[in-house]
Amino acid sequence: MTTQNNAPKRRSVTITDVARAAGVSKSTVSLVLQSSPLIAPETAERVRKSVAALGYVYNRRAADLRRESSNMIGIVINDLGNPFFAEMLVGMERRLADAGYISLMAHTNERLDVQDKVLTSMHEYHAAGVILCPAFDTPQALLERTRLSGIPLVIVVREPAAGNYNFVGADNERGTFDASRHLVEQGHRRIAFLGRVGGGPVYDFRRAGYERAMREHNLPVAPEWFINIALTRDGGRDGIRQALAMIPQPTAAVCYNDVVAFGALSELGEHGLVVGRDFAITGFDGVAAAAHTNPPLTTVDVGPGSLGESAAQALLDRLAIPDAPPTRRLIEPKLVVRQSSGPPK
Amino acid sequence: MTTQNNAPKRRSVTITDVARAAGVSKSTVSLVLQSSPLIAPETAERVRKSVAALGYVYNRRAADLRRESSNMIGIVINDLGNPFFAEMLVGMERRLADAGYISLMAHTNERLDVQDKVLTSMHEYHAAGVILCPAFDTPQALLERTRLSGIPLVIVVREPAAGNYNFVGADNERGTFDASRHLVEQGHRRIAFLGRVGGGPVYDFRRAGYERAMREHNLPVAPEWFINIALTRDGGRDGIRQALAMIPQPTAAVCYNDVVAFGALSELGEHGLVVGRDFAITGFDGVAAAAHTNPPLTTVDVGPGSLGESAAQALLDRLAIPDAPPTRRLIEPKLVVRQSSGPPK
DNA sequence: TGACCAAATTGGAACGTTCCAATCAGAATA
DNA sequence: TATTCTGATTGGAACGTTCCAATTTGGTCA
Repeated sequence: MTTQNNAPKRRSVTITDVARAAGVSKSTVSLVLQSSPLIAPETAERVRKSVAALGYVYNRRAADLRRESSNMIGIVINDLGNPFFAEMLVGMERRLADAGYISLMAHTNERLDVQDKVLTSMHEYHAAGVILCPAFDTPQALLERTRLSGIPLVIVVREPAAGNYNFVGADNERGTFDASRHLVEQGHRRIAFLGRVGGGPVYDFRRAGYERAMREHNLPVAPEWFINIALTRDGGRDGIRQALAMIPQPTAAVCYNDVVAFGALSELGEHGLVVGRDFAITGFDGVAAAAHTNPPLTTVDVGPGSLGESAAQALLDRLAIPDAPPTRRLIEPKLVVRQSSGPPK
Repeated sequence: MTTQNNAPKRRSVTITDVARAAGVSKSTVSLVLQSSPLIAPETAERVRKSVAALGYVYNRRAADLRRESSNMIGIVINDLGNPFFAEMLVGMERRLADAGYISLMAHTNERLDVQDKVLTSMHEYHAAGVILCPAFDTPQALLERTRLSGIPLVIVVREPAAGNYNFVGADNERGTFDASRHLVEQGHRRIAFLGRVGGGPVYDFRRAGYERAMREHNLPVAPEWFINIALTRDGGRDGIRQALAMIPQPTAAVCYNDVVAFGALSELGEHGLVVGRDFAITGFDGVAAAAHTNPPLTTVDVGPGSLGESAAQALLDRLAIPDAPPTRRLIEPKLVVRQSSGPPK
C-alpha cells in the first residue's frame, strides 16, 4: 500500500535498448561505443544521441566477461596505518588511474588469513594484475600460487626469499649505511639501532647497513644497541626509553623507519631532551611528515610516492609484454639531512 | 621458435569442466559452490574434490552478471595524503571486508574531473554501493546523478549543501567550540584560527564553533586572526609565521585539522618556541600521529577509523534495507588534552 | 500393482556484452 | 547488364555463471 514500490521493476538500459531507439543493431551500438572507424559518422552520432537520451551506462562486467580481460588492478597493502604505505598507495593509484585502470584495494593489516582471502577474491574477479606488499611471514607457497595462476604479479617493498618475481623495492642496506655513516661523521660513537628483530629481510638489510658503517669506521657495536621494538610510534618511544636507560647512554639512534622515529622524537621531547642537540635520530622512508616534525627529521628518503608509481609501472610493463623475464628494481635512496641529526654535545 | 609459447592456449577451468570431471551437471556444481542444502553430501564431496583437482577458480564476474548483484563497494577519497583520510579508509575497508565486500578504491586528490571519472567507472562496474568523500566544490548535480542512478550512496565528512543523502560526519561546530573553550579556560585571550577560508561547510562550522566560544566568554575577535592557509603541513607553517608577525601576537591557535597543526608545531619549534609553554596549539581529527608529536598534540578527536567504520555500516544498512529513509549521523567528537595547549606565560 | 511423494539432479534460457562471418547497398568495372 | 568491390551494417554464437522448471529416482502407502 505504500507508494514507494510503485516504480516499475527497473531493469537497466542495455545496448539493445539503445539499438532499438537508434534504429540500428546492437552490434552497431557496440562498435560505436568502442569508437570503431567502421561506423559511418552520422550513424555514430545518432547512436550517441540515443545513449544520452536513455541514460545508458556501459556494463563493464558483461564486456569483461566476453572478452577475456579486465581493467581492475588489485593492490594489497599490509599496513595502511603507516604513512609510508599510504603514500605509496597514492602513487600506485595515480599511475594506474592514468593508464586507465581502476584499483581494487585491500588492506591486510599484516594478517596472513586476510591476505589469503583478498588474493583469492582478486583472482575471482579476474583482476588484470596484482601489486602485493606481502604481510610478514608470507609463505612462499602463496606467492607461487598467485604467480602460477597466470595473473601478473608485482611484489613491492618486501622481497620474497627466493624465486623470480617482479620486484620493486629500495636498497635498504645502502640506506641505513648512509644514515649511520652520517651520524658517525657527526661525531657519534654509541649509536643504537631501533627495529623489530626478526622482521624479515628488510630488517636484515637495514641492520647490515648500520653494521657495515660502524665496521668501516672501526667502531665497536654493543649487542644491547640492537633494540627490539614494535614498528610503530609506540615502539619508537619504547626503544628510546630503553636506550636512555643504558649506561653508557647512546648518543644517537638509527630508526628502522620514519614512524618509529616519530615516536622516538616524541619520547625524547618528553624527557626534556632537544633532538639534534642532546640526542640524534635518523628515520627511513621519507614520508611527507618527516619534513615537518619538531625538529624536522633526518631520514633516508626512498620516495614513497614514486616507489608506488614504479611498482605500478612495472606491472603495466608486464601487462604490455606478458612473457618478459621478471624484473627487479631497487630504488637508490637518498639521505635527507635535517635538524634531528646534529653532533653530540 | 622460442619455447615460451608452447603452452596450450590456457582457457580457464569452468564450472562445466568440474561438472564433467565429477560426473554431474553444471547446475549441480553451481549448487555445491553455493553450499545449497539440496545436494546430497556425497555428491557435494565428489564435486569439491574435482574443484580442488582441477584448480577451479570461481568466476565472480560471470556470477555477478547473471544475478543482478556484486560485492564490490566503491570508496572515493579526496585526499589520501592526509592521515585522517587514510585512517578513515582503513576503518571502512575493515568493516566492509568483514561483511564480505571488497573495496574498489579511488583517490581524487580534490580533482573534480577525476572524481567524475571514477564514479562513472564504479557505476560501470555495478558496484553494490559507493562511499564518497566529495572533493571541494563538488556540484550538487553530480551527487544527484549518482543518487538517482539507483546505487546506494553514503557521503562522508563533507556534507552536501542540500538534498537528502545518507551522511556520516562529525559535529564540527561542537569540536572547535570545545577546543577554543579549552584554550580560553587555560587563560588565552588572543587566539588565531588557521584554516582555508571558503573551504566549504566544514570550514564554516569549525569557524563558527571557535566564534561561539569566544563570544560566550565575551572575548573580542580580530578579523586578522582568521588566517587563510592551505590545509597542509606547509599551510600550518605559513599560518604560524603570519600569527607570529602580528602585533600584539596571539598566544594560541586553533588549527583546522591535525595536519595543519603538525606544520604549526614544526614551525614554532624552528622559531625556538616551546609549544605548550610559549604558544598553544590545538588540532582537529585525532589521527594516530597526534599522540606522538613533540609535544603531543591536544586535538578534537573524531576517531577517524571508527568514523570510517560508521560510514561503511551506514552503507551496509542501506544495502540491507534499500528504501529506508536517508540517515544522517553526526559523531560527537571529544577533546583530547595533551601538552600542546598549556596556559600562556 | 499403481499412485503419489520427497529428495536429488538436470536442461536450458537468461544476464549484457564482443566479434566473427555473413549480408547488404551502391558504386565502379568489365 | 552482369560482375566485382568496398564500406557499412547485422545476426548470432559465445563468455561462465544462476535459477526456474522439469525430470529422475526410490520409497511409501492404499
